[in-house]
Amino acid sequence: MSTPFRVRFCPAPSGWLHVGGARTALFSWLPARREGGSFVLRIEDTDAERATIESAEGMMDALDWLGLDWDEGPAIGSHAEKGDHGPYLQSLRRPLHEAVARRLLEAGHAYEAFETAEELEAARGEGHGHVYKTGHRDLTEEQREQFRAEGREPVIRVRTPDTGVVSWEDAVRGPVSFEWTEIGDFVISRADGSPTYQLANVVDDLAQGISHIVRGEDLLSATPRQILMTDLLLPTGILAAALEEVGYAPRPAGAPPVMAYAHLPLLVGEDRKKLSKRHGDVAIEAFEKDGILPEVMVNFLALCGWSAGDDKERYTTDELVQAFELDRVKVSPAFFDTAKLRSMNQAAIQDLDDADYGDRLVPAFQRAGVIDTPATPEQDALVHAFAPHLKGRAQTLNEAVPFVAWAFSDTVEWDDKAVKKWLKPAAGPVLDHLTPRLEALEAWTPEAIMAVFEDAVSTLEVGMGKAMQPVRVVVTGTAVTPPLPETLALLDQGWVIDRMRAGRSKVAAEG
RNA sequence: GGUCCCGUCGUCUAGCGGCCUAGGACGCCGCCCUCUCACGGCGGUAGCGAGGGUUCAAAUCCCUUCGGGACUACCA
Repeated sequence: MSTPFRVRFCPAPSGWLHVGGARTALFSWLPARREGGSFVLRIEDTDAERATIESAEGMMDALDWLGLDWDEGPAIGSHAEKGDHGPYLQSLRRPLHEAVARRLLEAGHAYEAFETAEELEAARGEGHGHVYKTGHRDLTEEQREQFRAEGREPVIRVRTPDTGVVSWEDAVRGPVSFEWTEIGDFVISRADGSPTYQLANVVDDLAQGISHIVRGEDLLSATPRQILMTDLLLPTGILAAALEEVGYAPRPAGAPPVMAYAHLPLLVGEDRKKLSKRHGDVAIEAFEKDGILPEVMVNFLALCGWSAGDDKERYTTDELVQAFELDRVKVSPAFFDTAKLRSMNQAAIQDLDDADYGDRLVPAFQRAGVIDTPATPEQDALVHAFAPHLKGRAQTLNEAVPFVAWAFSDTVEWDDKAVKKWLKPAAGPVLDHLTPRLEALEAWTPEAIMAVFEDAVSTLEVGMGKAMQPVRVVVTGTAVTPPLPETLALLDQGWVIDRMRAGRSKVAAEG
């Protein structure tokens, strides 16, 4: 039988889903979809200090926006629970974690350690090998009683091998190995009894039958401990027994005994340091608010550390599912280049069909407060009418708004520089010539409007710029809009003429 | 300090001993187009961190060195 391909994304819910996390999620989701496997979403909220349900919901919304759907995951907010290997909220899995820790202790693979944080700190000393190996490993029952009598609460540590190496074949980095002498006995259960990442994460991955672990390089050195835990939990039957004890579903049938690891290169800021909140807008939500297309975000994220080996850069999500290979992921860290993201976004916008682009533009106009929410039928129609003329002019959805925002307002907002530059005295005669002729037009079409301008250009012997710019400024208040005849033709003729008359007074007086 | 990892144009990358006087994309610069802003077209700018080897031949292999990063928690 074939082993089920199961990957997971397990964010700690504090703050927003940022680009690094989204990239990790994507690099897990892509192989899962390609292999017809399962993508499991597990929220690791064991850090009571920082985890919030709002953050978890925000992350799920961000995943939704990106189109990274999960097959199993918790019920949070509007998201329903899915899957048979829950709970998917790690804090709810504590009974399992405690059962495993207890059994590890009983089997002698783990032990209680009573040092205080201060003692540990002191023992670590300055820069020397502070690998915790011996410590309270072999305390006698009397010694433990003694510590308890002092009021100390123990943590539970796992006994690590004293010699030898641990190695694995990393899907992106190739062979990786560590000396056990470098890895200390680690804490799996805190003094207050709560499980640490070292316990909860492995136990849950194993219990849920995760076959491939994709995560950031910052977790590379956590891998030896997880491999050890796997050896302690699976062959010994400890996990199976604990699962049964707490009444959780057993591991999925056919779940592989060993997992494949893939450690992704870090995403860094311009300072070459691990990307974090202080690097500015790295929250996925911020890109959505800025008007980046979700499929472009996915495309760009995929290129952060991966390439197919050819010059292709623009992919649809389906193409990525087909082309993506973990073993072609780069090993060196990548800088998250927003300029390139924006450029790709512009290119993608140009490829959108007009109706689709119009649909996507509406929320951007609403975010800018230019139109109502919900939009009136007139507003919606006008945004859609402008859409084809806005393509190629803006890198994001939001940036398209200012080009035509004036059309949705009853009052003109004058751009002082435009007025100063284009409504000089010479503009007066031009406007006086054009206004009645445009008003007299029976066919309010781009061609007819253009004909009026062409006629004015030859009659008044001015350049096209001198003819069009004054009209543009007087009607829109700005010097920059999509092509004028096309734009005017989309508006009500009377409305345009009214603005031309009203704006005539903005023209500077002679001298 | 220790352990581990990384190092091709400013940025993201192709490259896995000859196809490379290093290709693409973004950025930047110039020209063309042009009613504004853009789009588009054309051209240009710029890189194998350094030093030693190995080889007929090295961006590609080896060593050293320099630089950067991650980890080194009762965070994840």
